Amino acid sequence: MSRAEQRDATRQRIVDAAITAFADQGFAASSTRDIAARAGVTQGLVTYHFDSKDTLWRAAATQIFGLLVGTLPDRPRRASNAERRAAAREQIRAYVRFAAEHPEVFHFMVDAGRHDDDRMRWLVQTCLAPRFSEITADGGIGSVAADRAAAPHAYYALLGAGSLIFAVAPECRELTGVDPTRRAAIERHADLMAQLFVPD
Amino acid sequence: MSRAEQRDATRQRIVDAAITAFADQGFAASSTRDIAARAGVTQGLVTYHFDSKDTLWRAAATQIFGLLVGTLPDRPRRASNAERRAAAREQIRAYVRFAAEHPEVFHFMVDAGRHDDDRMRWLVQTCLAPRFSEITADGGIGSVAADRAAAPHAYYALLGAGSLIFAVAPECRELTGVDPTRRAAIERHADLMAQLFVPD
DNA sequence: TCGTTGACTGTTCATTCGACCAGCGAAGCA
DNA sequence: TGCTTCGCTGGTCGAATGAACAGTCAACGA
Repeated sequence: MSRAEQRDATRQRIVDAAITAFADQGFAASSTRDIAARAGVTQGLVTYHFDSKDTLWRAAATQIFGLLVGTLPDRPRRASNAERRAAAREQIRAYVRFAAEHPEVFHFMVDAGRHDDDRMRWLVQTCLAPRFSEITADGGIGSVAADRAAAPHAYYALLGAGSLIFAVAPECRELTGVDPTRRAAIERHADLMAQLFVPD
Repeated sequence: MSRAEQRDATRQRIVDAAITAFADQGFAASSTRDIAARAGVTQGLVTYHFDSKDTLWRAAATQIFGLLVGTLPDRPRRASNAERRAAAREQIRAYVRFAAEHPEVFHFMVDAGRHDDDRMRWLVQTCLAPRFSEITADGGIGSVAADRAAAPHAYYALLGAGSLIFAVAPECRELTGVDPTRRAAIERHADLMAQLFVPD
């Protein structure tokens, strides 16, 4: 393996470990030593590749939010009302499956979104704003929001309803006996979400 | 003030500060020194009244989840279908208002619920299990869950959809321009939630 | 082939963490 | 009034933190 390939592979291992750690314990409670151990490297190497813990967090956020792009199916450009409703349902199902496979996204959002600081503003401008305008456009969940002013409420209702059960999977298992990581449970949640947000 | 009163008042100030701190930064990232500073006492006093950080967290969780009790209106015992639907709507509205006023509950749940450890199990058995069986009973959001097996999914959809926007209020302001702490926004979210979970 | 670059290691630094403890002084009791 | 209790302070402990550093050695370019 060339030096450049080795460098990229190592950086990738660190970012992957960082995503898991930050999602698991939040930014402040994650240590660069723990991340290094998960990636199988030394702690000094983490600050070598990513100057600071903050820079590493941005790299991790960029990667995990980037996964969302391309996962959601395109909404039809010109279609009948019925077709648009069917497409909206399929978008919602796709999002639920994504949230089940990557609960990290939800944890990054909640961890950063509750503080009015630089990391929150960076996340909004870099990762969230481009998605938000598309999700709330007509044909997405625009069918849920009765008027334009309700779009932010529909957006957070959709994200929260679709993600929480997977974000607190251990609690869900203990409280309800349902393991939300099982495929049957994921599909059941997708069914409920589609029916909730795009009723017959 | 008597010695007992002074003791209780001090303990209460510490618990209040702990709720804010734990909700703000999670358990691991909160320090007993920061909590002590918020409460206006010394750090040593925190471990004096509450033997450990873990004990303090349990006291804080007991208080904040206890607030939820008595906040939700009772569901009618014997009522017509229309009355039960109206009651379910009012329960949902009440929960949204509570989530807006106390986003700490959501943060406690997400912070503890993602790890399979003692704190999660304690939270489930002490604070969540009693509520869960009542919320998912007929007349609550039972109208949402088509069958018994869908109840856990409806439960987490309701909590997530009703809480997230308030839990990430700074992000919501930055992303959408909507301030979810304003009364008008709270009522708008309550409207959407009632319509979503108990449609016409 | 030889000098240079750069990925990586191991150590060190000041700071902060939860927990512990000796001592103080006013409230409460006899 | 004198003694005891106990809420509370201030300091200290080892452990863990993010960052910085000099040193090492193989990959690379001239």
